[in-house]
Amino acid sequence: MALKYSRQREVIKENLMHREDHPTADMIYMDVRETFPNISLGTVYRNLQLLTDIGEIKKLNVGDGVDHFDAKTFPHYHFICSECGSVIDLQMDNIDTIKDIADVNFDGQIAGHITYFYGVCGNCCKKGTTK
Amino acid sequence: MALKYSRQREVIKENLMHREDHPTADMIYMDVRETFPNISLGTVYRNLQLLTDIGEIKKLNVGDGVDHFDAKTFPHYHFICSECGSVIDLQMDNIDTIKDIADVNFDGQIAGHITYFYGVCGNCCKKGTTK
DNA sequence: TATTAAAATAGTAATCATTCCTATTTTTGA
DNA sequence: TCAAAAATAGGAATGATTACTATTTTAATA
Repeated sequence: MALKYSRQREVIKENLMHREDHPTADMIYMDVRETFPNISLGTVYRNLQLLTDIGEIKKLNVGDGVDHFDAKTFPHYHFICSECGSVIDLQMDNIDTIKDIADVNFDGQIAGHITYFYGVCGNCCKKGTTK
Repeated sequence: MALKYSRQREVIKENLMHREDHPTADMIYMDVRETFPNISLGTVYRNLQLLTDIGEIKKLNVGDGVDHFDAKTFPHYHFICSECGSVIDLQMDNIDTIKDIADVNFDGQIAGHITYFYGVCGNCCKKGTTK
């Protein structure tokens, strides 16, 4: 299972690194296809999974039933707008306190946690969308 | 869209209320079918969605690609064991502090948050499973 | 109690994201 | 240059969930 270079994988990772919108596999596929017309959707999925496995990217479950991906692997949180569905990065200082709170009264080992904040994003607040 | 009683819906909710394992739609289907042999899987899905919409139950995204359900609607967190996949309730006192931490430097409105803790549960710790 | 419109159901087909399969192509070390 | 391992494209298969439809159930009213 030695890793071998592939242009497709490089293009996929480059694409993910240069965008801020936490795209799905299909969104990356659409984008990458413009420079790599014959790339297969399966290849996109396989490489996203591979990159996730070796820790170079992160997979997100934002609750819409589709996997999203993030090239930012350092600890940070995500905010999901319930109006427009966009996923926004949240920088937080006390990122460890959450785990500390939970450690009480639990006999297992807590390795980490995933937190998603939800609400209405700045853009949608301005628009005053009340569908 | 006035709600009408249905025995199926009652049985589904009863089943969910009397178990601790945060089951999937299919797990509930299997169980309910013993007392309701002709119930359809679609009916289970539809009622779980309906009960979620009216706030009587909660839908969980634990990251395994399948929706799980929880009859406990009061604020609490969940722990997901990465060994056995079981979902365990976590009672926490300072459940509001997390939101307060995030409110800084964000121009949208944070309505709430969902946190999943992961690690190895008490049972799997004892077994010393290191697959 | 009989009538009836709205809601719910069972059963099945359809959808959609994701994974699997296979013959062919690429990579890379010797 | 050669060959084995890895990766790919393209398409088929899977699995969870939703949609469709004819029939049944509920519940309000006469």
